[in-house]
Amino acid sequence: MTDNIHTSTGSAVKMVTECGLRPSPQRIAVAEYVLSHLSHPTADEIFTGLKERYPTLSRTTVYNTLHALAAHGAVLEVNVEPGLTRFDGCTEPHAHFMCVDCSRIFDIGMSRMEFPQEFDISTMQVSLTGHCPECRQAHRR
Amino acid sequence: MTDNIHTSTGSAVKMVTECGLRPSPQRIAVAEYVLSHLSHPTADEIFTGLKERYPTLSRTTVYNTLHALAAHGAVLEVNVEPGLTRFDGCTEPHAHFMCVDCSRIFDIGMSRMEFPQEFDISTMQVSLTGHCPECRQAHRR
DNA sequence: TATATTTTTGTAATCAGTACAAAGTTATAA
DNA sequence: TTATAACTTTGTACTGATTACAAAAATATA
Repeated sequence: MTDNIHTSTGSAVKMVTECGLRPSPQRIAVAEYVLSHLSHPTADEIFTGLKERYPTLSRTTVYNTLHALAAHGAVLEVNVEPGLTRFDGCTEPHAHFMCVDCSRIFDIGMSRMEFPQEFDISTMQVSLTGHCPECRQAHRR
Repeated sequence: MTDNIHTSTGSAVKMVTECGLRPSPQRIAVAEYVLSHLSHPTADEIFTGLKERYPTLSRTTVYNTLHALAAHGAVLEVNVEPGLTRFDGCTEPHAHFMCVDCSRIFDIGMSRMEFPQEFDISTMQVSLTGHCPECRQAHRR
């Protein structure tokens, strides 16, 4: 759960290039931020966090980069809070637990759906995306 | 998955009163809509759907009612699509599958996490809310 | 170097959702 | 009843996240 501040730039560059994007400083910075801050930041938190070191950075670039990374599955969009998209650099299958008091979002492993007992779960939502039977057939998948 | 147009008004009234709300025509209409349209409508879709029959209905009333119902667990907020809250009158534990082609959202049972094979699952997100260990201890829960 | 391509930036626009106060309803008390 | 209080609805204005878009900047190619 602790953010790893010392993620190597290498993996960020790799992530960007593997998504078919040129490894520009801004894109590397965004990828690096997401990889090193596993606290599920919003696009705006990422923007603010990078603004000091990259004063000319624009919000649009952050959004564009995040969407491109998410489209390639390199980063996950987390929709726990209504109306707010958060981003997760950890792409291993896991659940997100949001505390209704402090609003923090915790990662929780979910092997065999046995959730840790310390967490007092009141609501649960499983969201899947993919191709439905009709669309699957339409595309002969 | 087919919407049941003929949901009795009775259960809608019951739902509203059980949430501690006065059963006003507007509130009953919203509850009835959610119960009879299990296609995960947005607040705006509910508003538009009811506007014809209730011409003076305001969006704010729809939002207020939905939030009150959701706060009491009578209705579920579904956050599959980023930036858009949908509502679900079915409160049985189940998963939501969104087709990336047609954008429809399907209900999927999840007993023992065995999802139906017809659906071609590409991403999965489990979201839980509740009280984290710290907040739990702070409130001696 | 000149030119084409890509990327970034900044502003304006959009859109879901919220705040809030006035107007309308319903309930309660005299 | 009538007056008064409590609640509900409405409509408008506002907020805040996200998107659209075109100009400017950077990078690659000829």
